[in-house]
Amino acid sequence: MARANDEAAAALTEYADLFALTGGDAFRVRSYQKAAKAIAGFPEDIAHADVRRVPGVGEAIAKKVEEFLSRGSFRQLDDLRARVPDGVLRLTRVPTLGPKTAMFLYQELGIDSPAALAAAISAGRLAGVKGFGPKTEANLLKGIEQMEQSARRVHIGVAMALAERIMGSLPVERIAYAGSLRRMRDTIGDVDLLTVAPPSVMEEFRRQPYVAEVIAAGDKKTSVRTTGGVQVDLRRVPAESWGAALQYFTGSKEHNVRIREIAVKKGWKLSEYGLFEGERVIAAESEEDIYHALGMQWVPPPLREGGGEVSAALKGELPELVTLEDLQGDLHTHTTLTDGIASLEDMVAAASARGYAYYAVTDHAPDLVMQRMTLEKALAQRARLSRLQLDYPNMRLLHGTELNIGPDGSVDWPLDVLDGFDVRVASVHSHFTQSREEMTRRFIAACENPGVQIIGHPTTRKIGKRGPVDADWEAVFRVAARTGTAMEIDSYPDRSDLPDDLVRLARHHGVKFSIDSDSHAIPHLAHQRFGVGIAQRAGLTTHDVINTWPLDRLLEFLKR
DNA sequence: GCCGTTTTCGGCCCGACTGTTTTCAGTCG
Repeated sequence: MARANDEAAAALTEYADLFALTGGDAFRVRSYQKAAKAIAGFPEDIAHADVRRVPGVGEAIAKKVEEFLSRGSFRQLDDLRARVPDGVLRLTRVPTLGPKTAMFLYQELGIDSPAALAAAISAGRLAGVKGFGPKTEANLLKGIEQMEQSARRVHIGVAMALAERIMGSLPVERIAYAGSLRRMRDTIGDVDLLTVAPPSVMEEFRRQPYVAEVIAAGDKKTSVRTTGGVQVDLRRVPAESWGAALQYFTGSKEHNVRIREIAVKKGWKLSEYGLFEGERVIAAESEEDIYHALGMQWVPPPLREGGGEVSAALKGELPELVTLEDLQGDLHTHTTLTDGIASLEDMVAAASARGYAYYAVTDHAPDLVMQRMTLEKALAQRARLSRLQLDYPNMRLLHGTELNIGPDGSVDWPLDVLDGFDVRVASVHSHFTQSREEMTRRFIAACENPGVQIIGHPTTRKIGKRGPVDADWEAVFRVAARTGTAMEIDSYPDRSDLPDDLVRLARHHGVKFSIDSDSHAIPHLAHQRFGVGIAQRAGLTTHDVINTWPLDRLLEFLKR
C-alpha cells in the first residue's frame, strides 16, 4: 500500500477544504480535490514516481506535493491553517453544513467548533439569525450528535492502512495487529500491535514521523496518538508467549471471558503469557495450540464476539467461513466512463493480475445525472469490453451497470435495455430520508424488478458521515429471497454495507450475497478483504456468496 | 489549477432538494 499517496492526498484535500472556506475559486477547489482523489488512487507510490504523471496533477500541484513529501506540509497549506481554526474546518464535517455556513458562523458569531455550535443553538443564540429556522437547528444538532458518536473511532480502511504502515516502519522479528482490527470490525477505536523485538523498538516507535503525542512509554507497552488522531498501543511480548498474547489481545472481552472459564473448569489458567497448569506450560506459542488444548476448534477472529462461537467451537460445529481466496471475481466496479479514476483497460488489467475468473464493470446509469451516462456510451463501452475480452482468455469480462433506485423503486432503463447487461446492480443514491414505509416499498419494488439482480450498498450508510436509511429489512429480505435478488456486501471501508447484523438477518431468510469492492480506482480492488471480514463475522460460507461460485453457476443465478 | 482532434484561453459534472426565502442560497451526489 502506497502510504505516501494517501498522506499527500489527505493534505491536498485539507487544502481544498481550507481554500473553499476562505472563499477560494470553486474550480480550483475542484482541481485540488480531483488531484487528491487521483493521487490516492494512483497505483504507484508517488514517493518514488513523478507525481506529474498522475492525471489531474499539473506543475502547481506537483510542487506542493513535492514539498509535502520532503517536509510533511507545504507553504500554502501552512498559511491557510494559520488563518482558519481547526474547529471551523470540523464544522464543515457536520452534514448539511458547508463552507459558506461555517465561515458565516465563525466570522459573525465566533462559533469555532461543532461543540460551540451545539452550545449556541441550545442557548438560543441562533434564533432570528437569517437562514437558521427551527428545522435547520434541529438538523444541525442531530448531525453534531452523530459526529460525536462516531468520533474517536475510524473505519477499518483507515485503521488497516495505519497498522500496515507502522508494521512496515519497524525493523522487528515479528509484528502483528490484534484487537478489533484483527477481528475485522468495521470501525476501530484504537490499534493494538504486538511485537517480538528488543526493548529499543519502543524508542524507535516513538521517533516515527506519524507519532503526534506519546501517551505512555514503557518497555513492555508504548501508547501514542498518531498524526491522524488514532491511538496505537505497541506491546512487546516474549516469543514463547506469542500465541497467548495474540489470543488475549485480539479479544473480544466477551469471547475471552468464555475461553478463560473453560480453562478454569479444567483447573488451568489462561493469561496473555500462556495456558498453564500450575507452573507447567500447556500451550503458549501458537493460538491454535491454545484453542485445541481447551478442546475446541480454533476460532477465526471475526467470529470472536461472544455470540455463540465458543459453544460451536467446542462441538466442532464452526462454519467453514468464506475466505478472500474463495472469491472468483468482483461484480461492482467503476471506470473513468463515470466516476472512476482508472480507465477500463487499466481496471481490467489490474483485475486480471488478481487472478479473477470473472470481472464486472458496472458504471453508473443515466438517472444519476451528474455522471452523464447515456445508452450510447454504455453500448460503446460494451463493444470495447468485448474487444478487450480477446486479450484475457482466462477471465470472463462481464458488462454491467449500477442502476439508480428512484424514490418510487424504479430504475434507469426499461427491461429490454437491462437485458443487454450481464450484471445489474441497483442502489439508492438519493432521497435517504424517506419514511420507513416508503423506503421499504422502494426496495421491494427494486427486488421485484426482473431487471435487477443485486442490491448495491443497501443501507447507503457512510461511516462517520451518514447513518443508514430506515427500512423494514425483514420484509425486504423476504422479497429478495423469493425473487433471487442478491444483497451486496459493499467492501468499500467507509460503507461496509451491509453491516454484519443485517447480513445475518438476510441469510436467515435465505438471501444470497455478493462481496464487491465498489472500486473507483485500482487500489480499491483490494478492499474486498474488508467485505470478507463482514461475511465471516456473519458466518457466511461459499454457499451464501455468489461470487465464490464458478462462472456457469453465477450466470445461472443472475438469470433469476 | 488543469486541460486541449473545440488546444494556450476559456471552459470546468449539473440538476435536485431543503429550508428558507417571497425568488433563492447552500449543499449534496
